[in-house]
Amino acid sequence: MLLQQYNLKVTPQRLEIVKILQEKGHLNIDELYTLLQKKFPTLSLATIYKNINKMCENFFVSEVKVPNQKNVYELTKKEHSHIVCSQCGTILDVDIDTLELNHKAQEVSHYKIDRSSIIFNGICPQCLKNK
Amino acid sequence: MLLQQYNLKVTPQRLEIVKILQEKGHLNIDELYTLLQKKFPTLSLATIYKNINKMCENFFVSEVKVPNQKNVYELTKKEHSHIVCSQCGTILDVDIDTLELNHKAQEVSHYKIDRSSIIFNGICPQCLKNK
DNA sequence: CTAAATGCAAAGCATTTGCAAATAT
DNA sequence: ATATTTGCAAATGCTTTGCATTTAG
Repeated sequence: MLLQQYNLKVTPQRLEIVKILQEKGHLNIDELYTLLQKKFPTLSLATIYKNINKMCENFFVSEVKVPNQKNVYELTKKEHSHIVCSQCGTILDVDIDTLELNHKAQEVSHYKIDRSSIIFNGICPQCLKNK
Repeated sequence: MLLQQYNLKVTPQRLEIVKILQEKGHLNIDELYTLLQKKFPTLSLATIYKNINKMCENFFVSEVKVPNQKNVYELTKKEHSHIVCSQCGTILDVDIDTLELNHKAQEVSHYKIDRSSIIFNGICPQCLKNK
């Protein structure tokens, strides 16, 4: 199982967290809590915090900081960017090659750049229709 | 004065906030508080929060969300990106043209993209030297 | 003169911690 | 068998609110 490879013991609660993240993609703590409670009515917020923190430390999960929203969490995958709908808040993954971009930033800044995270801001097709 | 154009009354405290932001570029709430107290020993954290919040609402100041750091604030200027040193935390502004990038994201996603914020992660020249 | 800003204390949330019991390996 | 995880309650920490006083326009 995936979890073990990240030094995380496999518990029912964690399995459910993984399942939810797989299905929904990006969730904040409260959304996770609400969904998890359906299956584990006694599950406490503290457990979620402990788990998500540990999963982030171990790079099994990644935190995404979105403007004007609570932080959301996703299963760590191949580097990618995010598009946020400023209307409805939906977050979409998108594959954008950032190599060239990183190079440019490196030239300009003389920093040694190894990663970049991009958040695009726009309006999703659904919200565009509803206007 | 700048502040008035953003519907912000000019107070000594605010002037000092502006001055500090101009000089230091990016600061979190606590750093601002520490610096402001030098000039205004009675100044309260609540005042800073109120001011920064108002300044953000009025787009006079912008919030920057940095991975693994507290949010920092800067005077709103022409769109630009940020480079964060993963060693010492220093944040640098950098001018990167994002037009092409936004186009690409728009094509891939079918969102109507109007802005993007990029955070580069790397090591600053200073920290590179100290190795 | 009026509306807004300041500073204090208190309130409100979000997150973390400590600990006993339960669980995974 | 041991170390980790869970869930609860309590503690901490960060941010906001209410209110009386002061200040800006």
